[in-house]
Amino acid sequence: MKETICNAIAEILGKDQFPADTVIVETPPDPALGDLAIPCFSFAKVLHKNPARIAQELKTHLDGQKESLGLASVTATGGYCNLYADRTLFAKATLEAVQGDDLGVHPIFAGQTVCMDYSSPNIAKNFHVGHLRTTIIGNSLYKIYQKLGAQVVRINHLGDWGTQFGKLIVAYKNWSSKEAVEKNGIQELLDIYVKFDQEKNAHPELMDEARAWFVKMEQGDAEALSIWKWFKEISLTEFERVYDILGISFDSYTGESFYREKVPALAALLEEKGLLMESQGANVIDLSAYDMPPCMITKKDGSSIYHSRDIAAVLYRKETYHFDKCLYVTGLEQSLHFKQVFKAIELMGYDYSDELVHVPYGLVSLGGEKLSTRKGNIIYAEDILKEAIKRAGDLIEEKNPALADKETVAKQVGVGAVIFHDLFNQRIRNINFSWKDVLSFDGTTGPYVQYTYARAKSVLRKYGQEISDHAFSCEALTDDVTFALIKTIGGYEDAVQSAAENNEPSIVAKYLIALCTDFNKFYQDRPILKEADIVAKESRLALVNIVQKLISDAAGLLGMECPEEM
RNA sequence: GUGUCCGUAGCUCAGCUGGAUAGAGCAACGGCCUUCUAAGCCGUGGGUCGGGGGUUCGAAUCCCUUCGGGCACGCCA
Repeated sequence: MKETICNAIAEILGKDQFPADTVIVETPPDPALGDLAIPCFSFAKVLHKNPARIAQELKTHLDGQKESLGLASVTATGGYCNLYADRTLFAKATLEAVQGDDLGVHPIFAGQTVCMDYSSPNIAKNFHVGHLRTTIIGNSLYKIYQKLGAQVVRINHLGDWGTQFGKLIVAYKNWSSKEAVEKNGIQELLDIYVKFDQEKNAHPELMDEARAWFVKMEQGDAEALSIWKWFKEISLTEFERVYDILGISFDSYTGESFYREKVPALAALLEEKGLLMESQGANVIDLSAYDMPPCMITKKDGSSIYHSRDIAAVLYRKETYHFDKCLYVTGLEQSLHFKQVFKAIELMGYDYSDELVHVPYGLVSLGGEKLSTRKGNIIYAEDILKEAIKRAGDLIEEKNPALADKETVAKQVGVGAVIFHDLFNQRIRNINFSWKDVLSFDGTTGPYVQYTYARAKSVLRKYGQEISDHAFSCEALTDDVTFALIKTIGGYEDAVQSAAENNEPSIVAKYLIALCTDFNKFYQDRPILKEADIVAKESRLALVNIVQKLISDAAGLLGMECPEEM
């Protein structure tokens, strides 16, 4: 519709001077001012005419072709030409567009492969609130790209390699035992890791020992590797519990350890390309020409480092998956790291460096302080999820104690609250963790969305008959409240595409809230089952049916499930 | 110090490819359940859009500058 309007305006003003794509069409701040508006100030400047007069002239011309443009009326107010859609035609077009299985979202990424690197927790550490962000954001982006037709490879790039395992081995040998680890699991690993950090200040030689153990790991030492493997298994069991609650899975758990043996070949390749240089005993790629610190490939003891393992991972993924895009959902604090890695790929002469995208998110803090295992201000993901589920359960007992299968619903609502809370704001924002916010189920929250869905479902259930999407009469859907809902329905595809373009799930979350708010107003304002007029009743039911599908679909893109009743 | 991200209502944030009176939610206060789920809806109060310049018919939005805060700056990841 916008497009035809732009063309019409260009035609009126003279399309040589004002091609259609230079015509700005916007949405007025107040629906009373129309459905679309054309600001005439830029035309005025070029034509040296009063913008109000141009608006008036446009009105006169557009009045003559209202029918063909699908407009009900046109007004000129100040420098704006305001257009009012023919609501019946608009409703028909909008609702028809969302009839299909894809709900009007076209698969614009069909045929493309997207690799996504997210979650990627470090082995031997608890899965805490910070990991929740990359996991939830990454999962949502996976759903969004998939919705748009892309084939997505979900990669959990486990932090299962590096000097920290040398530290763990030293700590284990000094202060722990097989029995203690078997008894206390990951908590024991965490405790001895913390102890190592404390002890190393007084005993710097511990760090040398740790590095030495890591070198042994890199060289394939059997004892070192068997301890490492054991610790890794303990950690994975813990992570799986969280993924289970969230309903998240991956296509690959190929972590850092997988790439260690590819680093020597990488170093050789870089050497061959003349990119490698020796610096203070280590091998690096000099990036000073790009105002960046050097990118380290091998440390002075010859072992690999995260830069080189990440570069090796890029090469491997390109070769294995032939991705069109590869996303890295990690903290903002790793910006420089990825800039270096991507630059290294570019310098190696690979033309796909621009397909690599860092998708950063802000830091989670607690009481204004950085999360720190040592300081004890750490919150585990599992505790958050369990607490939210418990709270959802309590609310069900209070509000709907007769509900069937309360455990399932409590889980869906509790987890939904946590997921939505994480996705509603732009991912770049820092979060100061607050139990009050996470456990809030009122207002712009996951449970609000789920509640709206349950209301819609309830209406349809009580109606009890099949609803045909084509049974509605759009004349019955033109009042202000209903029409506002229909306009929002028409924005779904834009929201999904924009979310993908910006790698920003919050755009879908914001859309979902707008949709639910409009629906709740409609629900409040318009009788549905109680409507006496059979045409109006069936039309509204058809609309409820569409909204219900949209809510469920959009919530699914965030990784949330919607219960039928709550 | 250099780089980078962020400063909008008491709190958490939308709005940022420039446009009409700056919007939500939470918190506060006041309405609406014999009628489709009140986890909802309606209303009231609440703002130097960090400050200062500039560009423009028009700036929360673009540019410059300044202040405040977060984070990162080779052998951890």
